Amino acid sequence: MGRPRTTSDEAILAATARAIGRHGPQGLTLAAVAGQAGLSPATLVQRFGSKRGLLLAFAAHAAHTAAEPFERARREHGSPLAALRAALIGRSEGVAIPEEPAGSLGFLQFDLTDPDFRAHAAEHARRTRDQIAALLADAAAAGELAAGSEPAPLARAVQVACNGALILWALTGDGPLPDAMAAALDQTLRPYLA
Amino acid sequence: MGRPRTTSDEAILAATARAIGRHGPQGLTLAAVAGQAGLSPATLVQRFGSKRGLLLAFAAHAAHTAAEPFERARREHGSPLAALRAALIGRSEGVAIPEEPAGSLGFLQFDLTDPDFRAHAAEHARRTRDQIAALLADAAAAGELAAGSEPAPLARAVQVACNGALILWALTGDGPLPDAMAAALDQTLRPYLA
DNA sequence: CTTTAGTGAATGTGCGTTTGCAAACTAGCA
DNA sequence: TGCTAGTTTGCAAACGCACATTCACTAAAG
Repeated sequence: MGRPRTTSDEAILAATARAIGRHGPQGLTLAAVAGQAGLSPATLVQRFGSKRGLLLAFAAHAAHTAAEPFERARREHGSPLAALRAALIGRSEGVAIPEEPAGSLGFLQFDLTDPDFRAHAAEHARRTRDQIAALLADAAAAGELAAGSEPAPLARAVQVACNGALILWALTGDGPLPDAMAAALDQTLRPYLA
Repeated sequence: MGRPRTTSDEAILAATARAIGRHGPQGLTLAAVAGQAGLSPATLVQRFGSKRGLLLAFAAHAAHTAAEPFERARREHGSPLAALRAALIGRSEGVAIPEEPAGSLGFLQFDLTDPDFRAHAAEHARRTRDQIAALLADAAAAGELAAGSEPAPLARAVQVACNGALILWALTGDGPLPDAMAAALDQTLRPYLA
């Protein structure tokens, strides 16, 4: 019983992602998230206990769903390398980088001194690397990569390249982000292609 | 005439770098910088006009001196590739990553929506890439790189890899930062070594 | 004695949090 | 089909705190 919620937790977390991507570090305020979610700041506090609770919930959700774009890309693409491209660059369904600004970059907005935030960030990175490594192993098995290439260090290199391209784009902002990501990914993989 | 300053602007900017590296985004307060510099917050405002002025001066100084570690490493190393390693990893004088947390990463603490901060960040990135490209060209001329390798995209790849390694280290925090940086740099350059 | 550096205290404000209350819905009851 | 009690949601206003900024003053130099 009781009054039903007008906005689900998921929707609030999506609004949090939007607020993180839109405003900078000091613009990440309860009022901004509340505005995105169509609620009042007080309601957010009631639902998540505190601002820290809200951000922690967002970080946990982001870490927990880090594998999602990879699984979707795996379903929608035959070639493992094409799936990897789609998942990392975010053009899987024609939408350019839907949640990227709130992805790896978003974690930098948090207080990484806090062990809880750090744990979620590390889990997000670990899950992402596992997904990359799995797709690279599939690509090697499918003969898309050179025979001698080891997947583990290559997966780390791919993850490093994508994060680096994201950062550089955020700092300089020249050209579309998908282009920068694609260039970094191609440059990393080219020497190892079959 | 008049009383001489007890602390130079350079020293204050160095204290700012220390504060940026030590505390997170929300810990970057005037009191924190003042504590590092041995001054009071009011003095910082008097000297730089405002908190924004202080951070802007820091960003401009960081962008302006981005080439310094490269020039020093160039002097201290015979091989261009060794100089590149030293400059990027920061082990030039045996000190591990002296100012790295306040380098590329530090710019992410700023409000990149602000055109002034963004301009300084872009200049810092551009100068760093130019230095990398110059050292790579020297390496190619010295026969340390394969003949067919073009320096421009490789320089971008090296910059991307270093920034990515920095980010991933900040997020996960596993192992020493110099090791992660060295691994990323080696992985990027290996296919192009002579 | 003028000029500049530095500071402690006062001020204003932005923002996270608390609180009291109104709205919305269900369940039970007649 | 009404009516009421109970429960949960959402909000506006009040509160408190942290922090940037201002100001009046002292200290140190020429």
